[in-house]
Amino acid sequence: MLVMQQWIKVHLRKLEVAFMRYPAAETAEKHKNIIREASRLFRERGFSGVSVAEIMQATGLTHGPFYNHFPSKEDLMAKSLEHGMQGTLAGIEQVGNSAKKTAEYLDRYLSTGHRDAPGTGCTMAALAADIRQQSEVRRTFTAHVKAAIEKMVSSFFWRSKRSARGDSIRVLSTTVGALILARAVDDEAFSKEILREARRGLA
Amino acid sequence: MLVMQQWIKVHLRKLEVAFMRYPAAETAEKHKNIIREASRLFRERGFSGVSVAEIMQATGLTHGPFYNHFPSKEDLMAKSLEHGMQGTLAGIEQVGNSAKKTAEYLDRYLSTGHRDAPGTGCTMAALAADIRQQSEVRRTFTAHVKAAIEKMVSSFFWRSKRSARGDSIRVLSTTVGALILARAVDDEAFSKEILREARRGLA
DNA sequence: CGTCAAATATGATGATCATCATGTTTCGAG
DNA sequence: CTCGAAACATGATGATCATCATATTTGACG
Repeated sequence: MLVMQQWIKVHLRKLEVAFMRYPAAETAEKHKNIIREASRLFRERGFSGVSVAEIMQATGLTHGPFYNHFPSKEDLMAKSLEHGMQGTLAGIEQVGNSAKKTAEYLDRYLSTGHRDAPGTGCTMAALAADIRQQSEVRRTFTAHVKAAIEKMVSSFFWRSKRSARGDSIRVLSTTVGALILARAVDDEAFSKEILREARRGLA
Repeated sequence: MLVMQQWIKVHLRKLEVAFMRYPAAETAEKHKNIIREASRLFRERGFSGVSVAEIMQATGLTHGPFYNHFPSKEDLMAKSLEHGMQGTLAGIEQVGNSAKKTAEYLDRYLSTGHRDAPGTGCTMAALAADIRQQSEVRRTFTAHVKAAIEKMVSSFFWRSKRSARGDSIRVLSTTVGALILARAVDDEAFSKEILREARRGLA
Protein backbone atom coordinates (compact mmCIF):
# COMPACT_ATOMS: atom_id res chain seq x y z
CA MET A 1 0.00 0.00 0.00
CA LEU A 2 2.73 2.41 0.92
CA VAL A 3 4.56 1.46 -2.25
CA MET A 4 1.46 2.19 -4.31
CA GLN A 5 1.05 5.62 -2.76
CA GLN A 6 4.66 6.40 -3.44
CA TRP A 7 4.28 5.38 -7.10
CA ILE A 8 1.19 7.55 -7.54
CA LYS A 9 2.86 10.48 -5.85
CA VAL A 10 5.88 10.38 -8.11
CA HIS A 11 3.88 10.12 -11.29
CA LEU A 12 1.40 12.83 -10.34
CA ARG A 13 4.30 15.15 -9.69
CA LYS A 14 5.63 14.39 -13.13
CA LEU A 15 2.29 15.09 -14.76
CA GLU A 16 1.26 18.16 -12.83
CA VAL A 17 4.28 20.05 -11.66
CA ALA A 18 6.33 18.94 -14.66
CA PHE A 19 9.74 19.43 -13.11
CA MET A 20 11.25 22.75 -13.96
CA ARG A 21 14.94 23.12 -13.21
CA TYR A 22 14.80 26.80 -14.05
CA PRO A 23 13.08 28.64 -11.19
CA ALA A 24 9.47 27.58 -11.43
CA ALA A 25 8.10 30.94 -10.38
CA GLU A 26 10.09 32.85 -12.98
CA THR A 27 9.16 30.40 -15.71
CA ALA A 28 5.50 30.74 -14.85
CA GLU A 29 5.92 34.50 -14.90
CA LYS A 30 7.48 34.37 -18.36
CA HIS A 31 4.67 32.14 -19.53
CA LYS A 32 2.15 34.72 -18.38
CA ASN A 33 4.17 37.51 -19.94
CA ILE A 34 4.08 35.80 -23.32
CA ILE A 35 0.30 35.55 -23.08
CA ARG A 36 0.04 39.16 -21.95
CA GLU A 37 2.18 40.51 -24.78
CA ALA A 38 0.49 38.28 -27.33
CA SER A 39 -2.90 39.47 -26.19
CA ARG A 40 -1.84 43.08 -26.56
CA LEU A 41 -0.17 42.67 -29.94
CA PHE A 42 -2.95 40.52 -31.39
CA ARG A 43 -5.52 43.10 -30.37
CA GLU A 44 -3.44 45.84 -31.94
CA ARG A 45 -2.68 44.15 -35.26
CA GLY A 46 -4.77 41.02 -35.58
CA PHE A 47 -3.65 37.40 -35.33
CA SER A 48 -1.95 37.32 -38.70
CA GLY A 49 -0.31 40.70 -38.16
CA VAL A 50 1.98 39.51 -35.39
CA SER A 51 4.69 36.85 -35.61
CA VAL A 52 5.67 34.42 -32.91
CA ALA A 53 9.18 35.86 -32.92
CA GLU A 54 7.85 39.35 -32.32
CA ILE A 55 5.77 38.23 -29.36
CA MET A 56 8.76 36.49 -27.82
CA GLN A 57 10.92 39.54 -28.37
CA ALA A 58 8.29 41.70 -26.67
CA THR A 59 8.62 39.54 -23.56
CA GLY A 60 12.41 39.79 -23.62
CA LEU A 61 13.09 36.31 -24.98
CA THR A 62 14.18 34.94 -28.35
CA HIS A 63 11.92 32.90 -30.58
CA GLY A 64 13.51 29.62 -29.45
CA PRO A 65 11.71 28.83 -26.21
CA PHE A 66 8.27 29.50 -27.63
CA TYR A 67 7.57 25.81 -28.11
CA ASN A 68 8.63 25.06 -24.56
CA HIS A 69 5.67 27.18 -23.51
CA PHE A 70 3.00 26.53 -26.15
CA PRO A 71 2.37 23.75 -28.65
CA SER A 72 1.52 26.17 -31.47
CA LYS A 73 0.68 29.74 -32.37
CA GLU A 74 -2.95 28.81 -32.53
CA ASP A 75 -2.85 27.58 -28.96
CA LEU A 76 -1.40 30.92 -27.91
CA MET A 77 -4.15 32.68 -29.83
CA ALA A 78 -6.76 30.82 -27.79
CA LYS A 79 -4.95 31.53 -24.52
CA SER A 80 -4.60 35.19 -25.49
CA LEU A 81 -8.32 35.45 -26.14
CA GLU A 82 -8.93 33.85 -22.76
CA HIS A 83 -6.64 36.37 -21.09
CA GLY A 84 -8.10 39.39 -22.86
CA MET A 85 -11.65 38.34 -22.13
CA GLN A 86 -10.90 37.93 -18.43
CA GLY A 87 -10.21 41.64 -18.29
CA THR A 88 -13.41 42.49 -20.14
CA LEU A 89 -15.51 40.21 -17.95
CA ALA A 90 -13.97 41.62 -14.78
CA GLY A 91 -14.75 45.13 -16.00
CA ILE A 92 -18.38 44.22 -16.60
CA GLU A 93 -18.69 42.60 -13.20
CA GLN A 94 -17.54 45.74 -11.45
CA VAL A 95 -20.55 47.66 -12.75
CA GLY A 96 -22.75 45.97 -10.15
CA ASN A 97 -26.23 47.03 -11.27
CA SER A 98 -25.58 50.71 -10.70
CA ALA A 99 -27.21 52.99 -13.30
CA LYS A 100 -24.41 55.50 -12.89
CA LYS A 101 -21.67 52.91 -13.28
CA THR A 102 -23.42 51.43 -16.30
CA ALA A 103 -23.45 54.85 -17.95
CA GLU A 104 -19.80 55.38 -17.06
CA TYR A 105 -18.90 52.00 -18.50
CA LEU A 106 -20.57 52.87 -21.79
CA ASP A 107 -18.91 56.30 -21.81
CA ARG A 108 -15.53 54.66 -21.39
CA TYR A 109 -16.21 51.95 -23.94
CA LEU A 110 -17.17 54.49 -26.58
CA SER A 111 -14.40 56.96 -25.74
CA THR A 112 -11.57 58.05 -28.02
CA GLY A 113 -9.22 56.67 -25.37
CA HIS A 114 -10.59 53.17 -25.87
CA ARG A 115 -10.67 53.65 -29.62
CA ASP A 116 -6.98 54.56 -29.64
CA ALA A 117 -5.81 51.79 -27.32
CA PRO A 118 -6.97 48.55 -28.89
CA GLY A 119 -4.07 46.68 -27.30
CA THR A 120 -5.57 47.09 -23.85
CA GLY A 121 -9.19 47.36 -24.96
CA CYS A 122 -12.12 45.10 -25.69
CA THR A 123 -11.01 41.78 -27.15
CA MET A 124 -14.30 41.23 -28.95
CA ALA A 125 -14.10 44.49 -30.87
CA ALA A 126 -10.44 43.92 -31.66
CA LEU A 127 -10.54 40.30 -32.77
CA ALA A 128 -14.10 39.19 -33.58
CA ALA A 129 -13.54 39.67 -37.30
CA ASP A 130 -10.31 37.66 -37.12
CA ILE A 131 -12.17 34.56 -35.98
CA ARG A 132 -12.82 32.76 -39.21
CA GLN A 133 -12.26 29.04 -39.28
CA GLN A 134 -13.38 26.26 -37.03
CA SER A 135 -10.87 25.93 -34.22
CA GLU A 136 -10.08 26.10 -30.55
CA VAL A 137 -9.87 29.86 -31.01
CA ARG A 138 -13.45 30.03 -32.19
CA ARG A 139 -14.74 27.84 -29.38
CA THR A 140 -12.97 29.97 -26.79
CA PHE A 141 -14.31 33.14 -28.33
CA THR A 142 -17.87 31.85 -28.40
CA ALA A 143 -17.79 30.83 -24.77
CA HIS A 144 -16.54 34.24 -23.75
CA VAL A 145 -19.07 36.22 -25.77
CA LYS A 146 -21.76 34.17 -24.08
CA ALA A 147 -20.18 34.89 -20.72
CA ALA A 148 -19.99 38.60 -21.52
CA ILE A 149 -23.68 38.72 -22.38
CA GLU A 150 -24.58 36.86 -19.20
CA LYS A 151 -22.46 39.15 -17.07
CA MET A 152 -24.02 42.19 -18.73
CA VAL A 153 -27.45 40.83 -17.92
CA SER A 154 -26.59 40.39 -14.28
CA SER A 155 -24.26 43.36 -13.72
CA PHE A 156 -25.57 46.22 -15.83
CA PHE A 157 -28.48 48.41 -14.85
CA TRP A 158 -31.59 47.50 -16.87
CA ARG A 159 -35.06 49.05 -16.79
CA SER A 160 -36.75 45.71 -17.24
CA LYS A 161 -35.37 42.40 -16.11
CA ARG A 162 -37.47 40.65 -18.73
CA SER A 163 -35.77 42.29 -21.69
CA ALA A 164 -32.28 42.43 -20.17
CA ARG A 165 -30.79 39.66 -22.29
CA GLY A 166 -32.04 41.11 -25.56
CA ASP A 167 -30.94 44.54 -24.42
CA SER A 168 -27.48 43.21 -23.57
CA ILE A 169 -27.11 41.73 -27.02
CA ARG A 170 -28.21 45.00 -28.61
CA VAL A 171 -25.82 47.06 -26.47
CA LEU A 172 -22.94 44.73 -27.24
CA SER A 173 -23.68 44.74 -30.98
CA THR A 174 -23.95 48.51 -31.10
CA THR A 175 -20.84 49.23 -29.06
CA VAL A 176 -18.69 46.64 -30.80
CA GLY A 177 -19.88 47.82 -34.22
CA ALA A 178 -19.37 51.48 -33.42
CA LEU A 179 -15.89 50.90 -32.01
CA ILE A 180 -14.83 48.89 -35.05
CA LEU A 181 -16.14 51.55 -37.44
CA ALA A 182 -14.67 54.41 -35.43
CA ARG A 183 -11.29 52.68 -35.56
CA ALA A 184 -11.46 51.93 -39.26
CA VAL A 185 -12.30 55.43 -40.30
CA ASP A 186 -9.69 58.00 -41.26
CA ASP A 187 -11.49 61.19 -40.30
CA GLU A 188 -11.28 62.27 -36.68
CA ALA A 189 -14.53 64.26 -36.68
CA PHE A 190 -16.47 61.45 -38.34
CA SER A 191 -14.94 58.87 -36.01
CA LYS A 192 -15.98 60.91 -32.98
CA GLU A 193 -19.45 61.34 -34.44
CA ILE A 194 -19.83 57.56 -34.68
CA LEU A 195 -18.83 57.11 -31.03
CA ARG A 196 -21.06 59.97 -29.87
CA GLU A 197 -24.16 58.87 -31.76
CA ALA A 198 -23.77 55.24 -30.75
CA ARG A 199 -23.48 56.35 -27.14
CA ARG A 200 -26.56 58.55 -27.46
CA GLY A 201 -28.67 55.57 -28.46
CA LEU A 202 -27.89 53.63 -25.28
CA ALA A 203 -29.54 53.75 -21.86
CA MET B 1 -1.21 74.65 -84.84
CA LEU B 2 -2.14 71.50 -86.66
CA VAL B 3 1.13 69.98 -85.57
CA MET B 4 0.35 70.89 -82.02
CA GLN B 5 -3.10 69.31 -82.17
CA GLN B 6 -1.61 66.17 -83.64
CA TRP B 7 0.95 65.97 -80.86
CA ILE B 8 -1.67 66.40 -78.20
CA LYS B 9 -3.91 63.79 -79.80
CA VAL B 10 -1.18 61.20 -79.93
CA HIS B 11 -0.13 61.72 -76.36
CA LEU B 12 -3.65 61.80 -75.02
CA ARG B 13 -4.32 58.51 -76.73
CA LYS B 14 -1.24 57.08 -75.08
CA LEU B 15 -2.31 58.31 -71.69
CA GLU B 16 -6.01 57.50 -71.82
CA VAL B 17 -6.64 54.58 -74.10
CA ALA B 18 -3.25 53.11 -73.35
CA PHE B 19 -2.99 50.99 -76.50
CA MET B 20 -4.02 47.43 -75.92
CA ARG B 21 -3.11 44.99 -78.68
CA TYR B 22 -5.08 42.26 -76.94
CA PRO B 23 -8.80 42.90 -77.47
CA ALA B 24 -9.49 45.96 -75.38
CA ALA B 25 -12.97 44.83 -74.40
CA GLU B 26 -11.80 41.43 -73.19
CA THR B 27 -8.89 42.93 -71.28
CA ALA B 28 -11.23 45.36 -69.56
CA GLU B 29 -13.51 42.45 -68.72
CA LYS B 30 -10.64 40.50 -67.17
CA HIS B 31 -9.64 43.58 -65.21
CA LYS B 32 -13.14 43.76 -63.77
CA ASN B 33 -13.16 40.03 -63.07
CA ILE B 34 -9.99 40.32 -61.03
CA ILE B 35 -11.59 43.06 -58.95
CA ARG B 36 -14.80 41.05 -58.60
CA GLU B 37 -13.04 37.89 -57.45
CA ALA B 38 -10.72 39.82 -55.16
CA SER B 39 -13.68 41.58 -53.59
CA ARG B 40 -15.37 38.27 -52.94
CA LEU B 41 -12.29 36.49 -51.59
CA PHE B 42 -11.18 39.42 -49.43
CA ARG B 43 -14.62 39.61 -47.87
CA GLU B 44 -14.58 35.87 -47.20
CA ARG B 45 -11.10 35.59 -45.69
CA GLY B 46 -9.73 39.07 -45.08
CA PHE B 47 -7.00 40.90 -46.96
CA SER B 48 -4.15 38.88 -45.54
CA GLY B 49 -6.01 35.60 -45.99
CA VAL B 50 -5.93 35.72 -49.78
CA SER B 51 -2.86 35.70 -52.02
CA VAL B 52 -2.47 37.52 -55.31
CA ALA B 53 -1.92 34.19 -57.07
CA GLU B 54 -5.16 32.80 -55.70
CA ILE B 55 -7.14 35.79 -56.92
CA MET B 56 -5.65 35.47 -60.39
CA GLN B 57 -6.40 31.77 -60.45
CA ALA B 58 -10.01 32.49 -59.46
CA THR B 59 -10.33 34.65 -62.57
CA GLY B 60 -8.80 31.96 -64.78
CA LEU B 61 -5.39 33.58 -65.20
CA THR B 62 -1.95 32.87 -63.79
CA HIS B 63 -0.22 35.16 -61.33
CA GLY B 64 1.94 36.68 -64.05
CA PRO B 65 -0.32 39.33 -65.57
CA PHE B 66 -1.36 40.71 -62.19
CA TYR B 67 1.08 43.60 -62.47
CA ASN B 68 -0.19 44.42 -65.95
CA HIS B 69 -3.48 45.22 -64.29
CA PHE B 70 -2.58 46.66 -60.89
CA PRO B 71 0.52 48.28 -59.44
CA SER B 72 0.29 46.38 -56.15
CA LYS B 73 -1.89 44.19 -53.97
CA GLU B 74 -2.74 47.22 -51.89
CA ASP B 75 -4.08 49.01 -54.93
CA LEU B 76 -6.30 46.03 -55.66
CA MET B 77 -7.46 46.07 -52.04
CA ALA B 78 -8.62 49.67 -52.48
CA LYS B 79 -10.31 48.91 -55.80
CA SER B 80 -11.99 45.86 -54.27
CA LEU B 81 -13.36 47.96 -51.45
CA GLU B 82 -14.64 50.44 -54.01
CA HIS B 83 -16.35 47.65 -55.93
CA GLY B 84 -17.88 46.02 -52.87
CA MET B 85 -19.17 49.31 -51.53
CA GLN B 86 -20.86 50.14 -54.84
CA GLY B 87 -23.10 47.14 -54.31
CA THR B 88 -23.89 48.13 -50.75
CA LEU B 89 -24.65 51.72 -51.72
CA ALA B 90 -26.87 50.62 -54.62
CA GLY B 91 -28.78 48.36 -52.26
CA ILE B 92 -29.37 51.21 -49.82
CA GLU B 93 -30.51 53.50 -52.61
CA GLN B 94 -33.19 51.07 -53.72
CA VAL B 95 -34.94 51.35 -50.37
CA GLY B 96 -36.37 54.71 -51.43
CA ASN B 97 -37.90 55.97 -48.17
CA SER B 98 -40.40 53.14 -47.94
CA ALA B 99 -41.02 51.88 -44.39
CA LYS B 100 -41.73 48.41 -45.69
CA LYS B 101 -38.58 48.28 -47.81
CA THR B 102 -36.51 49.62 -44.93
CA ALA B 103 -37.76 46.80 -42.74
CA GLU B 104 -37.09 44.27 -45.47
CA TYR B 105 -33.57 45.60 -45.92
CA LEU B 106 -32.85 45.18 -42.22
CA ASP B 107 -34.38 41.69 -42.25
CA ARG B 108 -32.11 40.71 -45.09
CA TYR B 109 -29.03 42.33 -43.56
CA LEU B 110 -29.52 40.46 -40.29
CA SER B 111 -30.47 37.15 -41.91
CA THR B 112 -28.57 33.87 -41.67
CA GLY B 113 -28.25 34.02 -45.45
CA HIS B 114 -26.22 37.22 -45.23
CA ARG B 115 -24.27 35.88 -42.27
CA ASP B 116 -23.27 32.80 -44.25
CA ALA B 117 -22.36 34.62 -47.47
CA PRO B 118 -19.75 37.21 -46.53
CA GLY B 119 -18.25 37.03 -50.00
CA THR B 120 -21.27 38.71 -51.51
CA GLY B 121 -22.34 40.61 -48.41
CA CYS B 122 -21.66 43.92 -46.70
CA THR B 123 -18.10 45.06 -47.23
CA MET B 124 -18.04 47.10 -44.06
CA ALA B 125 -18.94 44.17 -41.85
CA ALA B 126 -16.50 41.92 -43.67
CA LEU B 127 -13.46 44.19 -43.80
CA ALA B 128 -13.77 47.08 -41.33
CA ALA B 129 -11.56 45.32 -38.81
CA ASP B 130 -8.94 44.62 -41.49
CA ILE B 131 -8.39 48.33 -42.03
CA ARG B 132 -5.51 49.08 -39.76
CA GLN B 133 -2.76 51.26 -41.08
CA GLN B 134 -2.76 54.58 -42.88
CA SER B 135 -3.21 53.94 -46.58
CA GLU B 136 -5.25 54.36 -49.73
CA VAL B 137 -7.36 51.50 -48.47
CA ARG B 138 -8.28 53.39 -45.35
CA ARG B 139 -9.12 56.58 -47.25
CA THR B 140 -11.35 54.66 -49.64
CA PHE B 141 -13.08 52.90 -46.80
CA THR B 142 -13.72 56.13 -44.94
CA ALA B 143 -15.24 57.83 -47.95
CA HIS B 144 -17.59 54.93 -48.52
CA VAL B 145 -18.73 54.63 -44.91
CA LYS B 146 -19.60 58.32 -45.09
CA ALA B 147 -21.45 57.73 -48.33
CA ALA B 148 -23.33 54.80 -46.81
CA ILE B 149 -24.47 56.92 -43.88
CA GLU B 150 -25.58 59.69 -46.20
CA LYS B 151 -27.48 57.29 -48.43
CA MET B 152 -29.14 55.74 -45.39
CA VAL B 153 -30.25 59.20 -44.27
CA SER B 154 -31.81 59.96 -47.62
CA SER B 155 -33.11 56.50 -48.62
CA PHE B 156 -34.29 54.78 -45.44
CA PHE B 157 -37.58 55.47 -43.77
CA TRP B 158 -37.07 57.57 -40.61
CA ARG B 159 -39.63 58.81 -38.11
CA SER B 160 -37.88 62.12 -37.68
CA LYS B 161 -35.81 63.83 -40.29
CA ARG B 162 -33.93 65.70 -37.58
CA SER B 163 -32.49 62.60 -35.98
CA ALA B 164 -32.01 60.64 -39.20
CA ARG B 165 -28.23 60.99 -39.33
CA GLY B 166 -27.73 59.88 -35.74
CA ASP B 167 -30.21 57.07 -36.28
CA SER B 168 -28.37 55.96 -39.40
CA ILE B 169 -25.10 55.77 -37.50
CA ARG B 170 -26.77 53.77 -34.74
CA VAL B 171 -28.41 51.38 -37.19
CA LEU B 172 -25.15 50.87 -39.04
CA SER B 173 -23.19 50.29 -35.83
CA THR B 174 -25.72 47.81 -34.51
CA THR B 175 -26.11 45.85 -37.72
CA VAL B 176 -22.39 45.72 -38.47
CA GLY B 177 -21.59 44.74 -34.89
CA ALA B 178 -24.29 42.07 -34.76
CA LEU B 179 -23.26 40.58 -38.10
CA ILE B 180 -19.61 40.41 -37.06
CA LEU B 181 -20.47 38.76 -33.75
CA ALA B 182 -22.96 36.36 -35.33
CA ARG B 183 -20.28 35.28 -37.78
CA ALA B 184 -17.58 34.87 -35.15
CA VAL B 185 -19.61 32.68 -32.88
CA ASP B 186 -19.60 28.90 -33.06
CA ASP B 187 -23.08 28.16 -31.77
CA GLU B 188 -25.93 28.31 -34.24
CA ALA B 189 -28.64 29.07 -31.71
CA PHE B 190 -26.60 31.83 -30.10
CA SER B 191 -25.67 33.27 -33.47
CA LYS B 192 -29.32 33.40 -34.50
CA GLU B 193 -30.21 34.97 -31.19
CA ILE B 194 -27.73 37.79 -31.84
CA LEU B 195 -29.24 38.48 -35.27
CA ARG B 196 -32.81 38.30 -33.95
CA GLU B 197 -32.25 40.57 -30.97
CA ALA B 198 -30.32 43.12 -32.96
CA ARG B 199 -33.14 43.17 -35.51
CA ARG B 200 -35.74 43.59 -32.77
CA GLY B 201 -34.06 46.78 -31.58
CA LEU B 202 -34.40 48.50 -34.95
CA ALA B 203 -37.32 50.44 -36.41
C1' DC C 1 28.34 18.07 -5.90
C1' DG C 2 27.11 15.69 -10.01
C1' DT C 3 23.04 14.63 -12.79
C1' DC C 4 19.41 15.58 -15.95
C1' DA C 5 15.29 17.43 -17.93
C1' DA C 6 13.35 21.81 -18.77
C1' DA C 7 14.42 26.47 -20.41
C1' DT C 8 17.08 29.14 -23.33
C1' DA C 9 19.65 30.85 -27.57
C1' DT C 10 21.22 30.37 -32.23
C1' DG C 11 20.53 28.89 -36.28
C1' DA C 12 18.18 25.75 -39.82
C1' DT C 13 14.11 24.37 -42.85
C1' DG C 14 10.43 24.40 -45.77
C1' DA C 15 6.33 26.87 -46.92
C1' DT C 16 4.10 30.87 -48.51
C1' DC C 17 4.00 35.15 -50.70
C1' DA C 18 4.48 39.75 -53.15
C1' DT C 19 6.91 41.21 -56.70
C1' DC C 20 10.18 40.93 -60.60
C1' DA C 21 12.47 38.82 -64.96
C1' DT C 22 12.09 36.80 -69.21
C1' DG C 23 10.22 34.88 -73.09
C1' DT C 24 5.86 34.19 -75.85
C1' DT C 25 1.43 35.42 -77.82
C1' DT C 26 -1.79 38.58 -79.59
C1' DC C 27 -3.74 41.92 -82.90
C1' DG C 28 -4.48 47.04 -84.22
C1' DA C 29 -1.84 50.56 -86.46
C1' DG C 30 0.94 51.80 -90.18
C1' DC D 1 1.90 41.91 -93.67
C1' DT D 2 4.98 43.40 -90.54
C1' DC D 3 5.92 45.59 -86.11
C1' DG D 4 5.69 46.46 -81.37
C1' DA D 5 3.65 47.24 -77.01
C1' DA D 6 0.51 45.28 -73.92
C1' DA D 7 -1.23 40.90 -72.08
C1' DC D 8 -0.01 36.54 -70.98
C1' DA D 9 2.67 32.38 -68.93
C1' DT D 10 6.50 30.32 -66.48
C1' DG D 11 9.61 30.64 -63.49
C1' DA D 12 12.94 33.34 -60.32
C1' DT D 13 13.94 36.12 -55.96
C1' DG D 14 14.08 37.69 -51.61
C1' DA D 15 11.36 38.36 -47.55
C1' DT D 16 8.74 36.60 -43.86
C1' DC D 17 7.19 33.09 -40.96
C1' DA D 18 5.89 28.90 -38.16
C1' DT D 19 8.16 25.26 -36.62
C1' DC D 20 12.20 22.23 -35.81
C1' DA D 21 17.24 20.98 -34.55
C1' DT D 22 21.02 21.43 -31.75
C1' DA D 23 23.86 22.93 -28.28
C1' DT D 24 24.20 25.42 -23.94
C1' DT D 25 22.65 26.84 -19.42
C1' DT D 26 20.24 26.28 -15.19
C1' DG D 27 19.22 24.59 -10.42
C1' DA D 28 16.36 21.08 -7.72
C1' DC D 29 17.02 16.36 -6.53
C1' DG D 30 19.48 12.39 -5.19
